[in-house]
Amino acid sequence: MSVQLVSFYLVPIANRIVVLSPVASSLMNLTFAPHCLSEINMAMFNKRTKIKELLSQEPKNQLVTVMGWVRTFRNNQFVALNDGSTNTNLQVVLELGKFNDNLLKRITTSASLKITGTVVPSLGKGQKIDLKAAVIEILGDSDGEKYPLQPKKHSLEFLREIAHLRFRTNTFGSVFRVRHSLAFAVHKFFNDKGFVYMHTPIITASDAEGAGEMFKVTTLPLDGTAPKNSDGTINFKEDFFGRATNLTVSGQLEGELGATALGDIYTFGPTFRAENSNTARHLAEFWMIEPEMAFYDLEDNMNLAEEFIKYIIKYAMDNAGEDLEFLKQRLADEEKSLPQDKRSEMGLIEKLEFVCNNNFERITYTEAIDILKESNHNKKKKFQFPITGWGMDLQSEHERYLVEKHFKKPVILSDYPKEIKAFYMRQNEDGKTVAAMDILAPGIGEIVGGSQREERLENLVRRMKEMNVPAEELWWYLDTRRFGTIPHAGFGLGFERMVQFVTGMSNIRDVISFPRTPGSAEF
RNA sequence: UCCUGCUUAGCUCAGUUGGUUAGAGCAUCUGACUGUUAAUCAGAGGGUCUCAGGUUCAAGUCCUGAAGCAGGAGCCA
Repeated sequence: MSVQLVSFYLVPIANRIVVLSPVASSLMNLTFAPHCLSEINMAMFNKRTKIKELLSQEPKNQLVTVMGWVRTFRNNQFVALNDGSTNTNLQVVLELGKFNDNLLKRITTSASLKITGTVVPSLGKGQKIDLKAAVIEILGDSDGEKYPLQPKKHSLEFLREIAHLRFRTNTFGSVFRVRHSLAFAVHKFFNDKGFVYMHTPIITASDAEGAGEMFKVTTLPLDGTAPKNSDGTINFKEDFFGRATNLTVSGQLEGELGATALGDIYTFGPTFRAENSNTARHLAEFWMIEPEMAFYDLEDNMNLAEEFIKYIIKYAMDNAGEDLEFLKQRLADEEKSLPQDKRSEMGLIEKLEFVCNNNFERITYTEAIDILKESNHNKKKKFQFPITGWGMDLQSEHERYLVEKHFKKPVILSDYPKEIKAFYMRQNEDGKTVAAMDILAPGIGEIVGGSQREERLENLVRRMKEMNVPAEELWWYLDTRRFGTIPHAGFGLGFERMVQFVTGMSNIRDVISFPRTPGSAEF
């Protein structure tokens, strides 16, 4: 750090000392502890040290400036300051009598402060270092009577109602730093493998992707005056895009266009579903990662997905370990109030290590049905939906049984009956199944859905007809099969579900900054 | 969307069989104390009992409806 000494003038005004400095364009309105003034130099004064970095330093009376928000102010003497770089607060010590009462009264929960002082060994037991304050500037006051967060445990439901402030809690600080680590790891993983990050459209004209209800995008008036066709339906030819458009539910079809030229691509962007889903694992707006690989078959696809999941978990453990440690403790505390049989068998970090160090179980749909049929659970008729036999769609309880009771680890299910899967999945030689694969994670359910794609034009067109998918509208998609078609595969991973799995948060609304769900889009 | 449950102070929650003026802890405010760790001690303020109807001499408590939230299910990632 370069140290630049600058001369300045001290002017006493009322009960304050105002600094006039040649490098500051305006008056700096500060309250000083007068004995320290000689140590202050202006270059450092404007340079902030992040608390995370400061906590790793040895206390050597070094002069630093920190900025952050007050978590608690104890004893008129100890400020626990947090700047979001870590959950660990910096203890700032205000020596008695050095600061006036007016200033002390304004140090309230969540007030923002700029503090310059010296780093000293702490006399207390809770921390290694203290910052002995020399200069305190209140950047922003916080009215204690109105500020809703208290230095105590709040319910996640309450914090969801004040989603704009919940970042200031330890739990959400950790969740969003872990989320960042995972997002960064996604890009690093694919970049290191030579994948191209592709931005697929958010507005799409295709409603044939078969992935659920869509949000309409239009500039036409909603008051009934929109242009109509002769049959009374809306004439979308006069709409902004000259056709009906929606928010995307998947970037896969466009992704395939990229993969069949660039080789390997991935998308990572927002996705929208207008379904009326009110569950702890559904959002109307969520982020999805969709890699698409040329010259991949189903097994290559599974290998990549498994490697990918392990990689990003490992990355988060290596780069957000402190936050995961905090979340592990939070989860353990949370589960203390649950009955024994509802608690997790492993702690959060133990679970993540287990996932990274063990192969995912790989079985076919047919094998899964056999396991379920033969299970004691089924024989004792404990499933709400009984196992009727091959061809049935698996219910949540069946998937959970396989993952949480039978195998006790992530499971890759493959080769599903074609009737229960999408039109673009490659038809197997048996004529009954398609080359699909789902990865099921304990506690979360389906985290990945993917397949080898049907590259044979005739098969694809036949399947589209059978499933009433309008082939004409998707002429551009079919062109990939007309001009140099290749075997290829890909998958979609719901990013928030991944964040849930890694952070141990049970509700998906608590791992996205501002959740959009039916009836809820505030903030 | 379906099933179940919940809604009392800023937050977390008590509130008996329907019966006087609805309570506690924390937070806030005031004061005291001062090496504290969600500081402590004393005091004060704070309520349309989610909303709209109904039953009753009397409703936080019983009934009907609505809204919001939670858990489970479906759709899915």
